[in-house]
Order: sequence, then C-alpha cells, then structure tokens
Amino acid sequence: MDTSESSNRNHQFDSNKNWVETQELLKNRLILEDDHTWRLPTTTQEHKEQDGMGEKLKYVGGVDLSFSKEDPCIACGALVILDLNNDLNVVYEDFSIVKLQVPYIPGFLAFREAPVLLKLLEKLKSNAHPFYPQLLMVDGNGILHPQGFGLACHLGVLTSLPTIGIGKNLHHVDGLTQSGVRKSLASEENFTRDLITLIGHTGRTWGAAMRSTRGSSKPIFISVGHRMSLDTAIEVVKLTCKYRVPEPIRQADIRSRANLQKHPETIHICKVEL
DNA sequence: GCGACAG
DNA sequence: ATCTTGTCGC
Repeated sequence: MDTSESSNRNHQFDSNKNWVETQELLKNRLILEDDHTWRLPTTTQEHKEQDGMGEKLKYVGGVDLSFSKEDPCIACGALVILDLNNDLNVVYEDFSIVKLQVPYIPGFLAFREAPVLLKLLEKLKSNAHPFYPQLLMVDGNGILHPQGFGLACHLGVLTSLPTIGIGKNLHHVDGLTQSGVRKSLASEENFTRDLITLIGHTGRTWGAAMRSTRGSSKPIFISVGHRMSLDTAIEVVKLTCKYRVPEPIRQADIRSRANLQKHPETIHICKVEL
C-alpha cells in the first residue's frame, strides 16, 4: 500500500514533531544574558583597574563539521581551542569521523551535528583538560532561528557553556532577508558602519550582521547562543576576526576538512545520547 | 500555489 | 555542506 516515498515522509514528520518538543524543552533552560565568570581582555588604560577582578577570557573553543563529497553521510567533526591572549594560537585540536544517519532539515541542524560535537567536548571535560573552553563559538545560529533555538543554543544548554552562533548565510526569519540586510549595510546612513542589529518585523532583536573584513560585501550573522548578551558576543567576534569568519570557527573548518582527507578510514559510529 | 529554508 | 578554474586585485 504505502510507497516507500510516503513512508519516508511520515517518518520525517514524526521526527520533526519530536524535535520541536525537544527544542521547546531545552529552550526553557536558555540564558540570554551575560552569565559567566570571565571578563573580556582589555587593553585601554581606563580598564586597567579592573584587571585584578575575575579571570580574563583566554580559551575560546570553535566547532564545525565537514562532509565527504563521495558519501554525504560521512562527516568529520572538529573541536579546536584558541588562546585569545596569545595571538589566537591553536592550543588544542581533536576530531572525529562519523557516519551520520540524520538528514539535514532547515531549523533542525542540531539533531544532525550536535551529537559528534558533544562527544568531542565531553572527552575534553572528562579528562579535566586545562584547555577546556570558557566560551564556545559555533558554526551555525543561536537564537537567530525559526524557533529561537539554533545549534549554538542547543550546544550551550547541553554543555552549560557560554556559546555564540555564527552564520555565514542568513536563515530568513521574522521578515529578515539577506538582500534586505545587504541593502541596509550599503545604505548611505550606514555607509561607514559595519554592524547592524537584526530587528524583525515584530520588533524582536535576533542578532547582528557584521561586515567583519574590509572589502567583503558579505556579512556574517552573529546571534546569542547561551549565557551571553548580544553586545558581549559582538565584542568577542571582533576580538577573534583575523578574516571574515572568526578564527575559532575558521580553524575548526580547516582542520575538519583536512582530517577528513587524511584519515578517511577512522570512521566511528556516533550514538545519539541525551 | 510559490518561494524560502543555518549546515 | 559540496560540486568547481581561473582570475582580477591589493
């Protein structure tokens, strides 16, 4: 009776329903303001007096996945840690090559990519590693998301880490469009401005679009993941941008792709754990 | 009905 | 995400 096609459609529908419920559940634990013990490194004199208070932000993590062109199910997840106070040097790197069973569906990226990344973070934490990050930057959005709960929020809540979401393309939501944002950045009143707050038709603030490098018309899209204000997230991005994409994410991207080519045989099965 | 849709 | 070469410019 059932064609395999309709069977697949039903299965996809069921997964989406559970995924929405999961997102709503985790969303209750989301913190959208500065809730961390570290402070940003400061160089200006007026802030010198604060140097004795609290610890400075030093270890910033970055995560990303790269995919095999032959088999789109094969992916390499990478975790890197950079030293914000030492020229953004990479002080830790780990990766895991996995076979993904979950498809990519817009709005549900976390259910595909989070498991392998959580595994890499758990491995680091269980070893009580001194480089365990104070902050995690994620290739994917935070609250700039249809349900207000993107991959960066997902990873933040499940690890309790402060997180920042970085999108290289805009996930259209609440009337915001990529062309609209580009027009705003190019408009006369913003001619010298490289940062725009993303406010939707409803008046809600979703994040910010930033022209992070001179000579690039294409902005990056910053949004809060967890335990972080948008202002702080923007400051961190400014501190980590050597190129258009913030260095933690750029390094994770480079190394996930390189390790996928270099170690195509070390495929692991990644169990989904909650 | 049509288009949009992070990675 | 990935498919894809050269090319124009600082």
